[in-house]
Amino acid sequence: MAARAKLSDVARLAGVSTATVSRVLNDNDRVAPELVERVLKAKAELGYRYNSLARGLRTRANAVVGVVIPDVTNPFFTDLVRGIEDLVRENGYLLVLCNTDETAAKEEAYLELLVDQQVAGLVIAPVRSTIEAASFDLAGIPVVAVDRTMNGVDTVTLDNVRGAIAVTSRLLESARRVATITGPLVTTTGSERLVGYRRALSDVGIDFEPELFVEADYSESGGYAAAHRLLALEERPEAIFCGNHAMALGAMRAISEVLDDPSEIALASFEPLPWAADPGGRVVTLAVPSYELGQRAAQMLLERIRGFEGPARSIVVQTELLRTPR
Amino acid sequence: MAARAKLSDVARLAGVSTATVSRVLNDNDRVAPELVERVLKAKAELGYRYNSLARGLRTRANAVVGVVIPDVTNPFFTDLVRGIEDLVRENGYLLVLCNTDETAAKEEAYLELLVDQQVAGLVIAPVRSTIEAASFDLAGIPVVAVDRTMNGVDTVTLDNVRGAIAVTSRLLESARRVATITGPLVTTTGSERLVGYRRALSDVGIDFEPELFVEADYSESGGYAAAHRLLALEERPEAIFCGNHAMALGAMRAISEVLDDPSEIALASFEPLPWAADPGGRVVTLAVPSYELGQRAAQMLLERIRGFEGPARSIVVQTELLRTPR
DNA sequence: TTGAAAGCGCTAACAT
DNA sequence: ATGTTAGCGCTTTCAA
Repeated sequence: MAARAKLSDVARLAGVSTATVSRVLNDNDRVAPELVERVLKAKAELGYRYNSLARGLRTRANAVVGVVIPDVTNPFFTDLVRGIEDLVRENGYLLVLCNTDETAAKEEAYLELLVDQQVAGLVIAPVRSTIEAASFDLAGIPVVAVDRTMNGVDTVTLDNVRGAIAVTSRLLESARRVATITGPLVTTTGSERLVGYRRALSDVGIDFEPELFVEADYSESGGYAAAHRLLALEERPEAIFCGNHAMALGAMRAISEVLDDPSEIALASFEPLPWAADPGGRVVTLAVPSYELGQRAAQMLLERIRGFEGPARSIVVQTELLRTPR
Repeated sequence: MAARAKLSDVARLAGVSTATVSRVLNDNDRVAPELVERVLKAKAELGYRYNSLARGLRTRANAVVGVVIPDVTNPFFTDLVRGIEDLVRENGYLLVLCNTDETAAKEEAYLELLVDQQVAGLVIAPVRSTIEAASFDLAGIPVVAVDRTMNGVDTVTLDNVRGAIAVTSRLLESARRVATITGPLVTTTGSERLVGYRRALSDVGIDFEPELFVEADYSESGGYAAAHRLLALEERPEAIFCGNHAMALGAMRAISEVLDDPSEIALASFEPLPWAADPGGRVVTLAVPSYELGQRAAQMLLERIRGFEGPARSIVVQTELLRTPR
């Protein structure tokens, strides 16, 4: 393991100054073709790789993009991250993935670490929508909020209200007593999907019944517990709309424990379910373009990193009803 | 967004030298308690946070640990990563997650980026077991291989042979024609699980039939295609042992397309399946302690980072049969 | 025990 | 067009 060659080694071997080498490597200014060649050759010969810490120290920006999401095990987020990753990597950035587990404390800790690392930018699906860019002193680091909004920064979100209306309305076609299990209402996805649910009810003249609404935490076990609560009601719901995929799976488990024929209760999920969990396609779900969401967010972030200074923009992406319960 | 305070700002405010501040912050040497207090106060007042790039440049090590895995969407790996993350974060390191998508080219690209970042250490589940630490010049960066082995570095793996024997033997209790869909044989998990499968067969005096073995790529679609191939055989298998969870789900989908009664073919998976995919618990699987695997790997890595120099160690973790087909 | 000063490897003025 | 040089913010000798 020979000591790693540095810029000055390349310069010496090529018989030029370090500045010239730096120029060649960053293809900024024009350098005489002959020198370019010599530098490139020396670089190859020494197997030179630049030290990104040194570069980052100098340029005050590390070629790293941070991604902060609440749950790496949720396919919605893994797809979304893939969307970010693909675009960001093409542009020479490394992606740092941080998992907040839906807890504010972890989120804060990660944000500090990322700022310490001088990351070039940040994509975040914040634990609480009330979080503000200024509040943790992002020190001029561009931020894009994805899936969940945040004040003062670019955002890419789903049209949660419309999506929830679509899903709930579908359930209402064959049921009257429709319950909902939402994510935390401090998240925009949680509260907006609840709004959609309520609007769908009122559209068909049904009153909102508090007992048919349970706030959970987007986890499988949360959905499971919430569903059990709904199933224990005097008058059982005929259908349950779950705010995400994990809670729908939890609800499914609870239902199959309580009912002999689980199909008696119609189920819906804002996010799609894996085929194996619902081979019959009975569960009403939305097609959510998570990969695209990630790409859009990455796109906006790259623009900011490159210096775009305009006011905060926001993109709302539509979903569409995916499966039809028969 | 005030400019970020730096070490010299803290030093000035505290009326000491930068060296003293540095000492206080790294609690290395002994500094007079009074000075310590002054420094800490100044630090708090300015909201000082160190610049890890500058520190890394100086100490030639970034407080970042890289984790390179083939598939972030696989629950086995996400749990494993959680095991690494928890331990590593407790020790002040940031975790960089890289997804190789089971392709050698991406893996190589990420490894270079990580080396450029001067990461303190690396945990990797390599795409090919033939990869060697030296081959990509890890420049003295500690490496631990997890799940899949690699030459010359610490490794933490599952006992793939025994696990595969256990699963296959269970299938053989009620079937004679047992097929297998393995992962890529260039991975140790792929080849070792195949070895276990063959050994279980020979243990009960059944010859290995090449047509009952298909090599796939650990993906859902790979398992799906492989299963279709097996189902198209003149003489269909009575059971299929899949090398991982995704392929088992794919196989399940294929089976349900071809057979009216999917339960005619017994299914097994090396990795456990989500409850929703197999509510009846019919699929034979192993409990794989992925979180623990991650913790062990992180443990070894931290030891190496702290300077442990001994020869490469290897830990083999046992699995156990999880569900019983009834 | 504390401070002064020399770099870590790179980029970006400023000269030439 | 190329080279010289001064830092980026930190840690770590070396002196005091």
